[in-house]
Amino acid sequence: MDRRQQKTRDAIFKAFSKLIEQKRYENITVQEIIDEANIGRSTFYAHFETKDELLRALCTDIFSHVFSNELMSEKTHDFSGGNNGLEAKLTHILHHLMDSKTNIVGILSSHSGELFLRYFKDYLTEMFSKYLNEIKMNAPADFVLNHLVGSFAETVKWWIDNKMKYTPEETARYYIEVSCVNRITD
Amino acid sequence: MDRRQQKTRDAIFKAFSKLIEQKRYENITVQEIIDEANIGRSTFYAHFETKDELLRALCTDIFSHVFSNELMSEKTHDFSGGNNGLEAKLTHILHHLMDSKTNIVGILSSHSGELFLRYFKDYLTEMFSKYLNEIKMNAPADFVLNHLVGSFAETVKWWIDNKMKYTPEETARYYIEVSCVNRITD
DNA sequence: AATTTTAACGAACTAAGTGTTTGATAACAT
DNA sequence: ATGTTATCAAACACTTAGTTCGTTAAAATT
Repeated sequence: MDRRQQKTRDAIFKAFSKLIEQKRYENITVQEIIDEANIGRSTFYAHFETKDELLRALCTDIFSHVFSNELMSEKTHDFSGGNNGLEAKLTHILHHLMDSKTNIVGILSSHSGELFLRYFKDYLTEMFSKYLNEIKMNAPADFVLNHLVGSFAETVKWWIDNKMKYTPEETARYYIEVSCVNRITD
Repeated sequence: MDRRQQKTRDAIFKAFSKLIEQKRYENITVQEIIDEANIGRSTFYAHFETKDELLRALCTDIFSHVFSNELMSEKTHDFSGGNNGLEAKLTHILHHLMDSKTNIVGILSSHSGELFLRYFKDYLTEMFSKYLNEIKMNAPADFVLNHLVGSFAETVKWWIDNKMKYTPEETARYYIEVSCVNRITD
């Protein structure tokens, strides 16, 4: 990739991230991004067709870090405790959100969350689905999977909105406790 | 209320509901609403300051029907089964969504869902909170409440996105089954 | 080092939408 | 019958999105 392209792309990402901390996605204009990134108008449109596509690209960038290959690897057959069990993975995700350089929290808590959450849920779905065949409930598997993913995403949003008043460890434990996966392991 | 006002308000609501079935909220312009409702531009702004306020008003209208006084009344101390237990209430809500004249489904499944869902969750929170003190989990009450509300809202969205392939009765039962309230009543 | 390719620039432009103001008209309430 | 008020159309100022194009400069290629 051309060095100039890379520099421009970085500048746009950086400007966009900064802006998204300050105001909600909907109210950010392309003009503001351009000014903040200090690039030409036509340059922006040479990189991204729309603002939505920019957000999409940023999400992809971010999540490829949060959901590492290790995290997405096959489960180690335990839900709670353990080194690489579900609870540990969830804890890892929460830590990552808390510590991340790019302001994931700002994005997630912003109104732009919808698009962002869609990507988040896609990754979560992939992760949770590996645990699915061990969960025997009187409910269809697709229902259970959606419930697990949806409620964890809601939990994360709530956790962030409440200034992360519980630690990642606590939050993950509460989730496991309340979630239906809890009922198989006792 | 002036008959003219009422007529105009109805026309706007009707036009807006029709449009929201066809396209996502973000892409609906005030101009389109005006054209569809066949009213003057200044008339629209005499009624609603912004498009968001229009959506808010519509939501309030709709939910005051879905969440009837009876539904919000004190719980009758059973979670499942029963005439007025939690499961029955959830079933009632799902039925209402399915049968409603105004296209609630279109609104909920649309991208405009965020604002809409906020209102939905507010009502749900009020309803669920009445059951809360009976749920003893190793997790804080506010965490549990958010989990119940969030996961039910997610369930409804999923149910709609999947063309309501399960009946309201089934869906409510699955929810109770997977949810943590299930663990107190057996 | 010379040449070719390509990214960035800026300025101007079209198109579309937002929200406001105005004075006239007609429906409504008293 | 009189006063009030909702609606209307038309024009207005303003903002934003996205495109176009000729120019400049940086990068890749030879």
